[in-house]
Amino acid sequence: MGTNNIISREPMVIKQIKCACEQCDAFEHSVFRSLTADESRLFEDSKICNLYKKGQVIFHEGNRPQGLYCVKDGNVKVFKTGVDGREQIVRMAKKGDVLGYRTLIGEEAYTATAAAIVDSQICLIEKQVFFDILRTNNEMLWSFLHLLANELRNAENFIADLAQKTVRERLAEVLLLLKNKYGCQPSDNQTINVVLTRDELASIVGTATETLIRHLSDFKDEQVIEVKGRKIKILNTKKLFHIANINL
DNA sequence: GTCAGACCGGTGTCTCGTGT
DNA sequence: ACACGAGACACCGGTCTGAC
Repeated sequence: MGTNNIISREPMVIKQIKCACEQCDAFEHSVFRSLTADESRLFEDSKICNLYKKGQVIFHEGNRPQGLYCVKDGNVKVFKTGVDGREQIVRMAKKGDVLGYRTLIGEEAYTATAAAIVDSQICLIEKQVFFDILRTNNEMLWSFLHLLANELRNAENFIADLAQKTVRERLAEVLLLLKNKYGCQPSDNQTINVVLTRDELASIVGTATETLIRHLSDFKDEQVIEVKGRKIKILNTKKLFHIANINL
């Protein structure tokens, strides 16, 4: 079902809003936290903050990058489309995360497509301003190097997992990763704080939707998780680590 | 309010690979 | 050759959403 998601082909932007980096909730935890007041001003003058509806595409695979995207609010999936039309989610981005910096630095076209999975606010920072600041701000440069290293490590792990782990093991690992990245709802400290369709979850795990549903049912039967609609509550984290073959 | 179409989650059945 | 498990294809029924 990965092929029939509501993905608008054109990156039609609904609304532009005005926002200041220093007043942004995501600023303190982002790679831009080392920006000086002058640099922040440069950023603000050059950037555009857009509102994207759920399903709307932020950038398309194959297009040339116009600048750097920063998630001010919301959640974004980055995916590649295979020859059979099926999508494979290669990365998830949340508030404070940046998108498209690798292609920008590498001076290449986007190697994947990014789309909002919930209504999201995304800032676009002008390419030249980003490069200018990267050349003068060593701390920010290091933050981006650190980010690149992390992404490379995650990609290596993902390739190894795809080759060596079963769907059951990968699903357990993905649930733990989602819990780690998005946290849990404060009400019970168990329900993962991100809502994904079965399609999207299957696309992260790298399997078909029905296989994913079967394994989710197995986890429910084993009382490892509880499922309410699209919300997943982790009941037994230790067992999930065991299933995922991750040593604590 | 009704209806059609799209979307979504779930199930039955089949294929394929692997171990014995 | 056979059994078994993993995973995919095809299909069904429920829900949502937008047009009228």
